[in-house]
Formats: sequence, C-alpha cells, structure tokens
Amino acid sequence: MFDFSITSRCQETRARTGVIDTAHGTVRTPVFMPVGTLGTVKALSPEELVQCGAQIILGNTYHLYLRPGCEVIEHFSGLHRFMNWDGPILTDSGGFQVFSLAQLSKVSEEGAAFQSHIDGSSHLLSPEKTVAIQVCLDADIIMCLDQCIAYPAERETAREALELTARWAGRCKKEWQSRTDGHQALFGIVQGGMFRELRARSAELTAEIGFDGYAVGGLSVGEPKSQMLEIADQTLPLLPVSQPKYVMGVGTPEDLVELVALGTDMFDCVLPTRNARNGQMFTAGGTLNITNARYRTDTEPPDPSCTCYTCRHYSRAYLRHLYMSRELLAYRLNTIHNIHYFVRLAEDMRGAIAEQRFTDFRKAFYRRRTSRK
RNA sequence: GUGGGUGUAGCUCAGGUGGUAGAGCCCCAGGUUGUGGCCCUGGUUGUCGUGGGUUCAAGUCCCAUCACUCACC
Repeated sequence: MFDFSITSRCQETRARTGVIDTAHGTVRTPVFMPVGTLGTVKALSPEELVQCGAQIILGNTYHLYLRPGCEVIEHFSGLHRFMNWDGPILTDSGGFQVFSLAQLSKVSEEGAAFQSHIDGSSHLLSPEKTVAIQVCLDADIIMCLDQCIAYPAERETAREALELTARWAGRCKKEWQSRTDGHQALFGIVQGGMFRELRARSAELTAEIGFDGYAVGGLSVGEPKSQMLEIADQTLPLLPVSQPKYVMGVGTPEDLVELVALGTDMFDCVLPTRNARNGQMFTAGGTLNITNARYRTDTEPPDPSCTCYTCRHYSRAYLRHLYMSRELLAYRLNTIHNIHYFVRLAEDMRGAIAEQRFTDFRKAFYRRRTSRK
C-alpha cells in the first residue's frame, strides 16, 4: 500500500503538509529522511533514531547490493528485519553512485557498468536490476535508476542524460509492475541539469510515465545556491500536484526552509550525519564547530533551545573533549543532536504550515540565525 | 674513565660542497549537500643544546662544554 494525501496548504507560499501511508507506517510531510547507506544511520541505533523523531530512513541499493548482498538480506525478508528498523525505508537506486563514482563506471543504454569500490569486481546496474534489488530489500519507496550529471554540463550532455533517465524510468516501471504486489511505491526522478527547458522536458516525460511520487535529482552538485533554488522553483510546479515531491540529497537547514516554501515534501541529506562526525553541529543560531578552542570550558549544551538527548545531558566542553579524543561517543552524541535538529526543523515547519504561520516561521528562522554568534 | 652516536617547531625528523630554516603529525580556523569516521583549504609555533672561534656570511667548519645514549674497561 502507498497513499499520499495533502492535509494543509500555506496560503502565501507553495508549502504544504501531507501524510504518506506505507506498509511500514505513516510519514508526515514535509519530512527529513536520515541517510542510512549501509543499513545503518551511522553511529545510531534504531531506538536512537526513533528518539530523534525519525519517521523514515534511506538505504542505498548500490552499497547494500555489494555488501552484504541480496542473498543475505533475503534471509530476513528484507532490510527492515535485517537492521531492526520497522519504520518506512526509501532506497536510493544507485543512480547517484554512477555519478559520484564516475571513474569506476560506464553508462550505456543498458545501464551503468560498475567496478566495485570494494574489490574491483565488475557489475551492471540496469533499471531492471536496481528495481529487483530494491524489491528484495523490501523498500517501501523504490527509486528509479537515473543519470546524474556533473556541474557545469553542456546542454547536449544534460539532454542525453535526461532522455536516458526517462527511458530507464519506463523500464523501471515495467519491471516494478511485474514484481510488485502493490505494497512498494515507485518514484521517478527529474534530471535536466541547470537548463530550464530540459527540466521541463524531463518533468513532462517522467509525469507521462506516472509514478507514486516524483524526485528532483541533480541538484546541489556544485552550482550556486541561487541556481539550485531557481531550478527547484521552476521544476516542482511542473510535477503532479497530488503526489509527494522529493528533492534528493539536499540540503542545509536554509535549503530545507526554502524548498518547503517551493512545495517540497521530502528531503534526504548526509549533512547532519557526516558533519556530526566532523564536529559540526547545527543549531537554531547557526552551525557550531565543536572543535573550536572557545568551547574548551563551555558548560552550555550545544544548542540551549534544543530538547535532544545530547543537549539535555552534555556540555560543549565535554563534547569537544570527546571529539578531540576521537572517542566513539562523540560521533553518537553529535549525530543524535544533528538528526534531531533536522527532523525537528521539518516538524516545526509542518506545524507552522498547518497553522497558517509558515511565513512568520520562515522569518523567525532567519532572525534566530543572525541574532546569535 | 676511554671511544662512538645524537641534540633543529609541542612530537618524529629533513636540512650535498657555508648564503640568517622546512616536512609530517599535533594545535588553530574554514569547507563538507541521493556518506567510509575520510578528505580538502588556509594559519600559528623555532635564542637550530650552550659558550667561544674562523668567515662578508655558520644549523652547516673548528674548539670547549652540557645532556641523552651505545660500546668497552
């Protein structure tokens, strides 16, 4: 089962709230989805994820296919039981790895030929295969295989990539229809680089095929922020209004607020988890680098206005000490805070939209960030 | 006591034939957008063990001395 219903709309922006029902539970949107590439949101247990308020997490087809492999996860009837997470899971198709591991891959009509970054073995990730793997993982939301291109890119390169992505999308849907019993959703992905007419063409082709939800890919690949928002602003309204919209791989807290205003329902990003492991913490007042010497004796929590486990129990000085000592607990406590912050930001936006005060929320969001520090 | 070796940044060490000092790590500050904890970009730090001598010029050559260290008595 998969269902999406819009529950409220902002009168001044395109922001909206909604509810996604999946076989593994309900997701309220806008939602931030923590990234759990290898079947774990790095440093956190599923219990801690729940405490952070996470509703749905990501897994990665490419990584899980290479290790441990479907034959292992099959023994658990999917990723949920394997990793002890019984909430919804969305799996990335591996399309982004075609892009990010480009030196190890070759794209053709058939699919993306890879050399494993682990042992160098050769693999072909076709649209059919990525769907088959995601069915095996029992993902609640399956993503189509797409071709993400680098920035900057020639118009012709972007055009070829979006057309290939559209052909792959058709094959993904066909494969999905032949395998699904209806409880797994399939999302299409819009590409087109930074070219407005190509984005429009991609949106049109993708919507024609018809999906349970639509993603905007190929953003935050090095382009200026203004351009990223411009493309999202232009692309999002071209997609069916009644389906969830997902901007992939984005972004900073500011990005989330702006993209919600443009009508985005779903986000994922490695920023909160990766940066937690690099000592950067997100707070209402802006980012804070816990390694800074100024926090050496600071008895305050990272974010005094935060209600997460870390902020309720630990000081900046202690977290700095843990991080400087490379203690494992540092990664866990920092990640708990950052995930909580992103999840909570989405939650606050949901409340603001539902109560018709999103514009005020947005203003206050920026005021808080400039008032501190 | 005799003979050898080593003393250069907080640490580990580079610095042919003399031209007033560098690297890695650490530390400090940035970056990080469909993830390997990595990585990238900047930055601070020196009475070159000490005292003499030779020289226009000494981390570098000479003498003395101190510390550490190894071997032998």
